[in-house]
Parts: sequence; C-alpha cells; structure tokens
Amino acid sequence: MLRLSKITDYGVVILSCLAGRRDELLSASDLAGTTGISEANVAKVLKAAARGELVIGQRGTGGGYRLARPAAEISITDVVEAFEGPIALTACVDGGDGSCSVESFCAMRHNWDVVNQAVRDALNKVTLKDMATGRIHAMAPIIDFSPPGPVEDTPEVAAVET
Amino acid sequence: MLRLSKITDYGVVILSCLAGRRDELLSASDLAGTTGISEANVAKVLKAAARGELVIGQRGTGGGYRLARPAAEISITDVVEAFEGPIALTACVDGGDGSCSVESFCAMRHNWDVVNQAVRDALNKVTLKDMATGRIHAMAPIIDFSPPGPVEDTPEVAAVET
DNA sequence: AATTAATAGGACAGATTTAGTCCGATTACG
DNA sequence: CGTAATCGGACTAAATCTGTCCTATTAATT
Repeated sequence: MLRLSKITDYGVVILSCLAGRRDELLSASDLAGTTGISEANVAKVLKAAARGELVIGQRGTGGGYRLARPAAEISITDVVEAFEGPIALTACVDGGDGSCSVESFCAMRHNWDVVNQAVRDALNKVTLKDMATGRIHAMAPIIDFSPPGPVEDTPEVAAVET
Repeated sequence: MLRLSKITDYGVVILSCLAGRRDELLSASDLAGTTGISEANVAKVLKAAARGELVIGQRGTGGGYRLARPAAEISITDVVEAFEGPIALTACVDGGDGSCSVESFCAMRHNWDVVNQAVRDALNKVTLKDMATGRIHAMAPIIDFSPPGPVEDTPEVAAVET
C-alpha cells in the first residue's frame, strides 16, 4: 500500500511544525509537546533529519533544531528520501546486480524507472511550506508513454528518460 | 522507500507475462517456468490476483489463468491495490477515527489526500500492456497547488479535491 | 467411475523490518 | 562545574513479509 514508515510520517509532521517557525530553535521536547508525539520518537526523528541535512541541531543549553533550508525549498521527496532512502517502487532498480532472476523480463526495469521518477516528481512538487500552511488545490499528474508520436494532453513534457 | 511487497512485484511480472498472451490459459507452473519465480509463489500471486478480479482462473485439467480484462485496461494502480490495498502514503488517511494524536495538525490530512491521489493517478497511467510491450517515454507529473490562481502549465487539470 | 491436472483457500514457521525506548557521549552555556 | 541540550547507537518487542505446504474443489480424460 505504498506505506511510509511511521518515522517518516512523524518526520513530516515535525518538520512541518518547524517550518512554521523559521529561525527559531525548538528543542525536541518543545516539539513533542506541540505534536503529541513521544519525546523519544521526536528525538529519533530529529536526529535522523539532522543526519539527512534537513535540520540543523544546536547543542547545549538553549539549543534545539531549525530547518536547514527555507521550508519552501524542502520537498516531501527530500523528507521521504532522508528517512527511507531512495524512492523506488520495486527492488529491481538500483545497481544492475543480478538480483532479478529473470533478465528477459527486465525490460520492465526501464518502465519502473520511469514510474518511480513520476512518483518522485509528484512528491517533489509539495514542500514543507505547503504542508504547514498551504492547501494543495489540484494536481494533474500525467504519465505520457505514447511511443514516438505526439503527446496526448500535456503540451510541456519533461523528458525523464533515464 | 515506498517499497512494494515482493508479492506485488511478482504480480506485475506475472500479470505482464499474461498480458502478452491474451485468451490463452496459462497454468501457474507454465508461468513459473517463464518467469523464474517459484511455482508456490506464482500460485500464491495468481490466487490473490483472482480474488482481486484481475485474472480469471479456470480449474481442472487444461485449466489456467487469463487476464480478466484487456491488458490495456489494467493499470499498475489496479495491480498494486489488488495486492496491497488502497494506495496511501500515510496512516493518517482512511476512516476518520482518532488515530491521529494531534488533530490540530491534521490540516495536513487534506494535503496528504491530494498527494496520494497524485501518486495513484501517476500509477494509473501505466497499464500492463505498457509494462509488457511498450516503452514509457516521458512523463510530466504535475502537482499544482497554487491556491486560487490559474494553473501553471497544464491546461487540463483533473480536480482532485476530496 | 476413477484418475489426473489444475485452481482455491488457508495455516504456518522463519526471517526480516519496524517501533519504541533507553543509555552513554558530546557540546555549549551560565 | 553543572545543566541542558543534541548525537550516536544498542536493544527488545511487536508487527509484517516470505515462502512453503496441506487440503479442498473443480473439470477433463480415460
């Protein structure tokens, strides 16, 4: 079901919370209070986020965390990839090792790559700022795969060939 | 990493294989031979696919499976949802039960819904026929969230408001 | 009628992954 | 020097996934 782990789920909530308070240092326990997530989990999430360079931690008395970049420049793709690694819907993607038992079928690999890219791009269009404040109103996600011919309904096609 | 379970992964391979041979009855062991997936797993996948009404099983001698619909009418969304249930990136979606500890933050729920829909739509554009034979060439997945204004670059916007 | 080839449904143990907690080390401020 | 924080990792329990097997059921063939 394309599930995200809870850590990532928490991450989006916590980072969105930080997004609203740019330039403020919020401690893990502050954020635990605000979000209702247990302090231990908030800490875990923030440590991971710091490693992923999404937030910057300030140690010591009065320390805390703040976003490493403006909220509008951190996408859901960034967050998801920081917590869960590269976005890929199938195991049959990264390094071309022989993990796929049936090489003949791996013409599909190319197609998966493109599908993965589409998902990545979709998530990339939503930023922490949107999650925190905005309201996403509509989307027109289009995967065009008409072989050589003209594009069906989107005039501007971002070629994603791998 | 937005991982699909292996069963679903197998499912796409196996169903794509069936997609090439419309109107033929292929047994589980046939497909195991073709795909290199163990017979037990192929059987498991096909049983699930039959329950999900993606394929139709014919019992008895000479029996086997065939796609329930033309390959071009079965999307990756269909397959994924058949094997893994509804596509949703966060737990905070279905039935509005109070599983989300922080109601105040669930303004995000709306945004997640839209993101989920975008992913669903992206996967919906790829069919088993494409996976089996075609080559997806490009995609332009767009999530537009400019609040009230006109759409950025796609003229035809499928309004996805929940 | 018996046999055989196939799907249908589910039970099951083992392996893997995830979730949540906790402890010690490090850093910075007063 | 003590306190308040981040940082890094270890650890256990729970949940999930994987792969296999067993037993029905169904249909064609002999």
